[in-house]
Amino acid sequence: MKIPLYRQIQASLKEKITSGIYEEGGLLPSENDLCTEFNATRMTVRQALNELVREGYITRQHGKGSTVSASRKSLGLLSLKGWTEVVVASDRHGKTLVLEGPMLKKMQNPIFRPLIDTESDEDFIFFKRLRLVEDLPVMYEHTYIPNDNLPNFIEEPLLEGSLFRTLLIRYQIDVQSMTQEVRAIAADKETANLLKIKTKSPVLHLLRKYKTSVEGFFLYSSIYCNTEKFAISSFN
Amino acid sequence: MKIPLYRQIQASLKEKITSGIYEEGGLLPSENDLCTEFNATRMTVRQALNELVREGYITRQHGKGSTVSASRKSLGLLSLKGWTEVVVASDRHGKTLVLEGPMLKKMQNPIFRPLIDTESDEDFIFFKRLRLVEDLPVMYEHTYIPNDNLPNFIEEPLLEGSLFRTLLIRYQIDVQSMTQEVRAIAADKETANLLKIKTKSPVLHLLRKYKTSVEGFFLYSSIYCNTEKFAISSFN
DNA sequence: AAGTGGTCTAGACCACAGT
DNA sequence: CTGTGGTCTAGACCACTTC
Repeated sequence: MKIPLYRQIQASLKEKITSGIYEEGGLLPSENDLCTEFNATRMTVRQALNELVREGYITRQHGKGSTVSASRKSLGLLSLKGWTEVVVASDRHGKTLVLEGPMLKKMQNPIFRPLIDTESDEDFIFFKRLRLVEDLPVMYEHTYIPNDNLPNFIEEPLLEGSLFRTLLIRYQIDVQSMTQEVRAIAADKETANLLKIKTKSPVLHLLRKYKTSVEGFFLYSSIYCNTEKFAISSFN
Repeated sequence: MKIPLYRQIQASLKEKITSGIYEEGGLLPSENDLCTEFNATRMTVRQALNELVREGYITRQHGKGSTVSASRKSLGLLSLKGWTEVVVASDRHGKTLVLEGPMLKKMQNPIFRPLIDTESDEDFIFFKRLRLVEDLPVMYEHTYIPNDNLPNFIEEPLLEGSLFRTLLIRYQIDVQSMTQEVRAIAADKETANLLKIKTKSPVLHLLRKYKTSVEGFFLYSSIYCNTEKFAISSFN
């Protein structure tokens, strides 16, 4: 039992939230109930709950209880804020078109170099995806995943079309945080075509490195965003 | 004694960090030392320390201790990542030119409307500032601050040129977090001139709402960034 | 009044860092 | 080895929300 108890509680609750056993907007069991369920004390349960607050899965209110966050966790960043209304972007909402991949590919793209420490000549699992909100293309994304410890990844389709959920359920890999560089650039021809904007229009470029629950295992994404109708918003 | 003990400990340590009593890169007293100093138990002290970690003031290592974060807290977001080297942007580094203000002004700019709930016809304290890194203009910023509870703000110069530090020291207002919307837009003439780029070049536009330790008191900024040489990077 | 989360105590054992 | 932070227990009292 090397994994701390509060981490186990945290993971268990997270799984029940993402799988829908605990519904959005609903209440979690009270701290005392969780204490008996996991045979732990309140301080331990509270540590787990506080981690879930920090990760954006739940909110808490004093005399009330722990509420499952609506629109699920935003991964610490990134949600799309709409013109007048709020549209939440996640692998579950909107549409995602896989334009290329998954396939094995070397990472020839030098823009990731500053983010990567060691790995160089390895093969990566590669995706090209286009994400739409309300049928408007808003994100064009290239994803690179180190081809380690992911047996049969390319052969099997993604669970519910979600990469993160696939990693969590099939490989017990939890994407926990990320760092990113943000720039404004002029869209090249391919990007402009896909995002249905004029070439050289300003687009947001996000260069991302995702940290996972597996030590040393990171995901990389290069994302081009059309922000004419939707802005990227972030918190904290 | 309505303020929780761990908040008092947190505030005390924060003050000693920002004022330089605990030096950057140095070690804080151990948890047990803090226990005796504040007459509290380890759980209480740890709660204060964990808050400081969350706010970016310190980092902690297992067998070692609590280290005061170098280059001070990054406010959860925003640091400028350079060409080859890392440059940290804060009110202490780089240069900041005040182009206009502080002055009283109504907020006529409608772009903030989505961020503001109630306030409408009030006067705001207004700034126009240009920030340079390595003598290159990289950020052009408009700041609006509600003119409540800030006696003599306009009359007195900023402490060490830092708005946040001034709010903290003179008014005990701590800027704790923010939300922002990020877009890529084409620079207008004024912005392009100030940032020394061509008109219609892609620039990053950040619309920010800062949350403070005072309930209901927020700061607002509209920022245009030249990301040709420096990218905005964010964490988590 | 009952149930909830917020704070706090006074211990304990462990794993990691530096000597 | 000592000292540090990481985890955990078994209680306690309080403030808030709901009924």
